[in-house]
Amino acid sequence: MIDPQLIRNDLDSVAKQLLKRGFTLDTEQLIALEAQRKMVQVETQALQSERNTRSKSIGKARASGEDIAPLLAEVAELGDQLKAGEARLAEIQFELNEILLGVPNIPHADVPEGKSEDDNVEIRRWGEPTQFDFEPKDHIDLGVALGGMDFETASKITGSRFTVMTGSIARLHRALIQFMLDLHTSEHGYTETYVPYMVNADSLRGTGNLPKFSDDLFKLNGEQEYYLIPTAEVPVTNIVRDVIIDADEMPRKFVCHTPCFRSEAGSYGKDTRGLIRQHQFEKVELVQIVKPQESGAALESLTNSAEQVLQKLGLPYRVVILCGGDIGFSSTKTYDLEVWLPGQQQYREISSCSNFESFQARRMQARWRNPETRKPELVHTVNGSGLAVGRTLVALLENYQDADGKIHIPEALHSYMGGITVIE
RNA sequence: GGAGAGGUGGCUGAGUGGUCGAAAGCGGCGGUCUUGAAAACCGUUGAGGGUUUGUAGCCCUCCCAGGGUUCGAAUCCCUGCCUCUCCGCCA
Repeated sequence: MIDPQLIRNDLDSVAKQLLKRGFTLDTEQLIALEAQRKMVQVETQALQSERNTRSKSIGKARASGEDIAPLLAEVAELGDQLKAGEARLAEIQFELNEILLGVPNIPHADVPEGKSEDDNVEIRRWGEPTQFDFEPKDHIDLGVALGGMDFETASKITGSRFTVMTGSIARLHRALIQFMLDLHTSEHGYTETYVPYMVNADSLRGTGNLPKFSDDLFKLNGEQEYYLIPTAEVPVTNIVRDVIIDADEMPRKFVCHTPCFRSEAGSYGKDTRGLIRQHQFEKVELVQIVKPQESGAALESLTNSAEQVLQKLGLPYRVVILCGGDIGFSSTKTYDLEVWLPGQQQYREISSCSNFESFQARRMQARWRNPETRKPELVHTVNGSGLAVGRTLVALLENYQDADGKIHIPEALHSYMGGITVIE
């Protein structure tokens, strides 16, 4: 949620900045509602004050043995007025809140103009697209031929957009998870974290997935209103919901591997084959909770940590900054890492690293105590994938294949593969 | 699943209808003392919001959450959630 003070004091500027991402803010509606809010709130609080004063004097009168009947008569109507005012105020505030919860974050000045992913801007490249002296296969052909990837069985067990993996491919998939966790904990200073894979609606509101994006989520049908997590970002970031963090405990850096569940509603026909877009996939997520002035640097550092995974695996990639039209709802600024996929002859997203500034923190009431002001202030949150495991597996298979369809495991993973260096 | 106990400020914990936003202790901050530190002593110390040019003043709300009773609720009633103990079951 953006700062309601900005809405009140700087509405036109906010509206203008939101246009960059193609979002039109209904300023007239907000101005009208805000005027009502002010009027009703001032009235209601005056009534509350009146009631408090009178109740106190009734208490005093009774204590000194006076007759309180006339005093009670005086306040007879106050209660009804007050209730009406409180109810009206609650309505207005609810309405305002619903609107504000639906307003996306203000894009950072660095974010380029643009309407779609075609307008994203490449920042840098690492490595060159892998060259082959044969026609490279895609991961589906490779995985199926090696007998380690089975989409048909998965669709029997569950349905489309699931996978069964077996043998060395399954092991490689697990090895990637271990490798990423070890790298981020031992070299990048992140704390390994284990969290629930089901979350409540408050947590999803905190990160910005609700109320707007319920279509993307799997909701459980049990007695509790629980959802399967779409990313570890949700449970991990909510660790600090309703918490005031000591300054000397900042920054907090979490790395967390979880499965992720996404309904992928609205993506019919997109990436229907293979591992690229599944209802269930594994991801290693990096989350940082930082002081406001440090979030810009934290995004760079976190992005770099994610890049390290690709570099150590020898996978060519590029970094793009998302344009206004493509950036996520809660983010002020996002870098995507795109890995080269020989099977598709293109770069595909494998990590998305974002700075949310105080947007999630405000929804979550996640704060730190600023030693300078001695007051609790909102933290900034930064996160990114480090990396999406399924897509990393795809990239490995496709980039490390040979003419015989064997997969040569990069050295960084050897210690995790129990002596296997080639999958055949 | 059955039985019981309980949820109060950063923490421990008192408060069972009326100047209670809340005793006390710990912790934090400031000070005295000290070469410095510790100890001791003194002072101070919750959050959110409204109004406002205002970190000034004034006001409102908040004692798990949501309802209710009352002139008045941390305190009484109802519902939900969570925690703990015992029993049962169980990876």
